[in-house]
Amino acid sequence: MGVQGEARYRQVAADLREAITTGRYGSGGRLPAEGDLAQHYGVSRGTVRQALAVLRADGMVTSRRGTRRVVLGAARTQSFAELLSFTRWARSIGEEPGGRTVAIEPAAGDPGECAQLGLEPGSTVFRVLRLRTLSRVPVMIERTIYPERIGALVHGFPIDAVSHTEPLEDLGVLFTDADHTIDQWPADAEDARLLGCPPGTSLLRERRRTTDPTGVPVEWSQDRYLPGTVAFTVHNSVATTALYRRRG
Amino acid sequence: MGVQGEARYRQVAADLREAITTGRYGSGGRLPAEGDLAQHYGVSRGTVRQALAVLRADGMVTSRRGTRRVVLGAARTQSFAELLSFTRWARSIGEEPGGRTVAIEPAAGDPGECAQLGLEPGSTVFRVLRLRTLSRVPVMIERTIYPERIGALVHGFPIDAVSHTEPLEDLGVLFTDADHTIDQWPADAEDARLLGCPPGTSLLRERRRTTDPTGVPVEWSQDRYLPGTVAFTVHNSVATTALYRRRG
DNA sequence: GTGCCGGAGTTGGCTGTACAACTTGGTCCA
DNA sequence: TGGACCAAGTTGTACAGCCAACTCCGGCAC
Repeated sequence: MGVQGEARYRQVAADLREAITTGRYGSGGRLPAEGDLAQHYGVSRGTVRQALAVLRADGMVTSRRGTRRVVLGAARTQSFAELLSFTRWARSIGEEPGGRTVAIEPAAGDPGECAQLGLEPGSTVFRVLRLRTLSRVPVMIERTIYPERIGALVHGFPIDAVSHTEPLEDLGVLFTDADHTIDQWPADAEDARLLGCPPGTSLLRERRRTTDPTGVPVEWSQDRYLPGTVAFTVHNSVATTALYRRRG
Repeated sequence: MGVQGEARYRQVAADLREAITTGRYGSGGRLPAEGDLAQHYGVSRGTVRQALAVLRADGMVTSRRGTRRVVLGAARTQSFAELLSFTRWARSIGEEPGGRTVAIEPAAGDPGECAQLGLEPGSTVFRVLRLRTLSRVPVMIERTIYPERIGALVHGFPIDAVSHTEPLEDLGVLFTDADHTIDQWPADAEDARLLGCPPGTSLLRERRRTTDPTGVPVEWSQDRYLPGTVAFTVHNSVATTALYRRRG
């Protein structure tokens, strides 16, 4: 049923997810009681609850005291890795990702950059500017600021490297948490030239700060997408909320 | 420490949240071990772990096997209610919300609308168009589709009712889960007239489908914000992902 | 100095139990 | 007919315990 070596509750969650996705329980239907599921999978009720918490967070099932869980439908959530990496995301939807490094250089970070990366003002950072494509069509401009430690590694990558995230992970850099802010921003002259749109065109902007498990920022990125190329979806519920709306 | 009658783990979570927000542990610092926290609060380790799971989902702390938890910083997450309701959100940031119903009418839903609300094609729905303001300045156009059952209630609300969500809740309508999709969309003639911007202006669009605990859709809303008025923030991690990026 | 190794400390995973809070459906009574 | 009430079923909360997997640091050998 599940992958050997993975936690039992993840195997159960994966099996339930597949059962829901293939419609075995039907959208709007009820899931079996936790006790029945526990017996069926040969695990304790606690383990089943752990599995169901995963599906709950993905928005696949509801849960309410006193009544059986309701199936909401197949979830549309991606793994953390697919969200972080344009390359992985593109591949997961069957597109051919591309990347071209336009500029990469060390510099003294401005106060805002250093604050985002948790560095002393004036610390050295690496500024990377890349043009990202899907099937060779430009869709996004990526401006990433790395702390010196990481940037030095990126500096060694080939100019036409498709992915930066993957080789960084191979080098032992861990990405575990990210904050994304989504709004829109007009294209500046550089954006316009690289994306092939008129200056001032409103672009969908995603700013992202990524940290490693010790809480140290490893990346501060600003991605600008051409209109109509991407949309972002978030699920939340009374049980778990990770979404925030603020004044722009 | 906490509110009487609330679950113990929520009280512990609230106390830890406050401790982190007020800087008692310092950003980047370490949390005490689960066992120590359990002893301090006089609860079992399981309860402490439940509390920490809440903070983990909010992006306030990391967690990794083998080492103590790291404090990431004060979270910026809002309650589900504040996300759902423009009115509640505005009040929570100290702004004065306003709403004016421009149009409300029953109609035969088109196939897309009925699909979103889980209704038979051609079922009766209520289309509501509202202009939302902050401190009397127009910032957003809200187009909401309600199923007949809910729409009939909304039809009775005053035209200048600030909130629709709150009176619906008072009438026993429960909102528990929502899927948000964020992208941009050009202002049509109506948007432009109401918001006072040129037609074709790129607006930040949030589409939202909300369901009750039994999985029945209660609302399908499309909100269009003037540029620069709002931004959306999402936190996710390897542990919990509720965010999705898709082709627009 | 450098690198290997081991042990203490810590979180992840799983089990089992017990009770509380809530939903639901049916029964009974006015 | 309608409403109050009860009982069964189900999830939420909490406790206690055990072991595995992992991190981290210090000691030790080279």
